[in-house]
Amino acid sequence: MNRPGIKDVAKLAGVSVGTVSNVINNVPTVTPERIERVNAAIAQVGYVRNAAAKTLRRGVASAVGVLVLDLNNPFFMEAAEGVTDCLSQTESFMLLASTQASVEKEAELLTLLESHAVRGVLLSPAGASLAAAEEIVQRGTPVVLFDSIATPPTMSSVSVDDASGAALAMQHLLGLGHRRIAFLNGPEDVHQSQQRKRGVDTAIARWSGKEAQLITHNLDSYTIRAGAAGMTKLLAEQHPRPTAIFCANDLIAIGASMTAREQGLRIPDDLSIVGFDDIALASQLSVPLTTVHQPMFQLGWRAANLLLEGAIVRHETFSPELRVRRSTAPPS
Amino acid sequence: MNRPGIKDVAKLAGVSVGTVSNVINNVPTVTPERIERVNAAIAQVGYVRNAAAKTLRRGVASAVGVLVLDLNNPFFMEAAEGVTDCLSQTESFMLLASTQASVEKEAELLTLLESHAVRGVLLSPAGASLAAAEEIVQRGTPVVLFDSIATPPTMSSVSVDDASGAALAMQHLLGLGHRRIAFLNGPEDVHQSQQRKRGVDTAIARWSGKEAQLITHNLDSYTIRAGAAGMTKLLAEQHPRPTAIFCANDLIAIGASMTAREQGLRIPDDLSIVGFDDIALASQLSVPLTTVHQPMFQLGWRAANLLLEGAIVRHETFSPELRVRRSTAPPS
DNA sequence: TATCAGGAATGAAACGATTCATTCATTGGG
DNA sequence: CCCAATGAATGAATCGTTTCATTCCTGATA
Repeated sequence: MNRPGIKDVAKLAGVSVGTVSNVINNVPTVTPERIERVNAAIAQVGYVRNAAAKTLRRGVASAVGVLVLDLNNPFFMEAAEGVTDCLSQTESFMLLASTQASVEKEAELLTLLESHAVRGVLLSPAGASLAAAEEIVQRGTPVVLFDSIATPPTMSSVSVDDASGAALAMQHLLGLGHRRIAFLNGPEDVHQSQQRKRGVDTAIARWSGKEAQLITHNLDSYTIRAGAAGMTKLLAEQHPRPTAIFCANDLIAIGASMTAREQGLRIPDDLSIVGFDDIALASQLSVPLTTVHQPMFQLGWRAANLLLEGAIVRHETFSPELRVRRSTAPPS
Repeated sequence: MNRPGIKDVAKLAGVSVGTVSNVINNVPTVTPERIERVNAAIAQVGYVRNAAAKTLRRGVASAVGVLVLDLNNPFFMEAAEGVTDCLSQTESFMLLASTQASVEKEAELLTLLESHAVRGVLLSPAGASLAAAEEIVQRGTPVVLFDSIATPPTMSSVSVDDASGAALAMQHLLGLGHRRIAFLNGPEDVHQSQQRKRGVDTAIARWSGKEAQLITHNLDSYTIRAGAAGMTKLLAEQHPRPTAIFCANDLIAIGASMTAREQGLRIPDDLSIVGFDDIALASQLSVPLTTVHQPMFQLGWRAANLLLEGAIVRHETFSPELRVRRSTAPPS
């Protein structure tokens, strides 16, 4: 008899195990006198409820899985805070893990979460295919997509309108007079990248009359490092170099501006830069970053809420907003 | 019969449940022919192992809990990546949650983790008291302290030498000629704050001869917001204002420099600023931040490693390094 | 051929909380 | 005074896996 269990508590309190269980679960039919007796016993033996046993019997755990691409991306962490906030009103809690943008790791973690019988999963998909997610949905674990949409819709989703956000950014640059613009996009097979590319293309297309030139690069991740590398490549390959750069997220923008500055370029004088997300630091950079704002906390909150709400498949879309700061100016 | 279990697999494969279990757990005594047969059956029925049942029987889960003060602090997220990296070599995984620097939430989460029979907990304590942690250690769940030390030592720990790091920073400022220095520290009851304060004090004391003046403010969190607020207060209350500020972490430094700039102060001309941590963004700020570097990834990695290693209580200390950048200069 | 050793396979018991059909106690009405 | 009705408490069965003592096989040896 290692750790005290419900039986030990019951014996000490002189009640049945059923009663102890009822006390633990706040079942309202228990006499106040007994509640007190049981609680005293619990405190005395140092009882801690065995979550595994509970989950086994109940069939479902009180956890919600959250799978993000990168723990170091403030976008996801802001959202995670939103999730936590929503969950804190229930007795659920968050299981947070990073897929490191790897499809295999994502599949692995999804199985792990499924095996733990989580109430559901909030997923920011690593690749184009939702096969792994579809599978666990089929088997009964609900999934809410984060910043992505399933077609056909077998799972709920929350997202911002990436395309229109990207279009906003491009319109801004085009409006300032830029005609040679680079787009440092994220990995090609990520949903967000595709949507943002769409938005960029429509913005360019709509600008019809005056010929605007677009150079698109797909980076291998949404990180500062990738942004820096992308910028290096851009400066080496493109002559004349672009006068403005739209980055698929703020971290890429930070990396890009870092490299640009190292190469002696001045922002925004020599080069305008626009980001995406509006992470807290965007306004603190050497030059406060013009960027497309996403309501990250809310996004996470609603995603969790949709999961808790249950069965209905629903899609919630938030509208992004352009935050013009100092990293953009007309071309010199 | 809802979800297929081990029995269903056994029936289909024509073997016993014990054999299926052995296959799942890679017990080497199983015939290759049977392994294949079982795996085929597993794939066919879409079997997913029930982690709750496993944990119930085994008595311990294959998860490691990680409790940090703030998900939005890159310091912890870098460390979390280190933890994940270390854990990925075993079949363990990380359960990451934020205490939001609240002692109550910390206690709550510790109990939650204990109830889930985690292999152990990596804890960055929210307050001065380790009572809650001690309790679960007593009951058999190992805890490794993250950036903090228990006295008497009932749990292992990893940390950097906060005091000497802080001393490094102060020496730097004093060496530059600053004589009126403010210290924007974190919450008073957090271990790191206390240690960094110690370092600051010894540095000042050692500077004996010339009278150096120190103004210390304890903020209520290690965040950008708190840093900004602290700076506002500092500028309002202190006349003449300090010529240099040492911040207990980079986020505070970012917040402080943000406010300073809003008030028309130039960094480092009017005000020198030093941070602590050296998060990735420190070098990307409007003025690259002079800061005390901590090996965050390694810190997390070693913490996880100590936990996996088991019983021995051990303390590992890393040495911080000063990274001089552009946010510091002699007073004008 | 009979026996034995050793490895491989078996399946019942156990893990600890929850559930729910049953039992027990109490109260009020006829 | 008995019965019914209501509410509280009980405890055996259950969830799905792992464990391990036992059984089964196979091939080698005497």
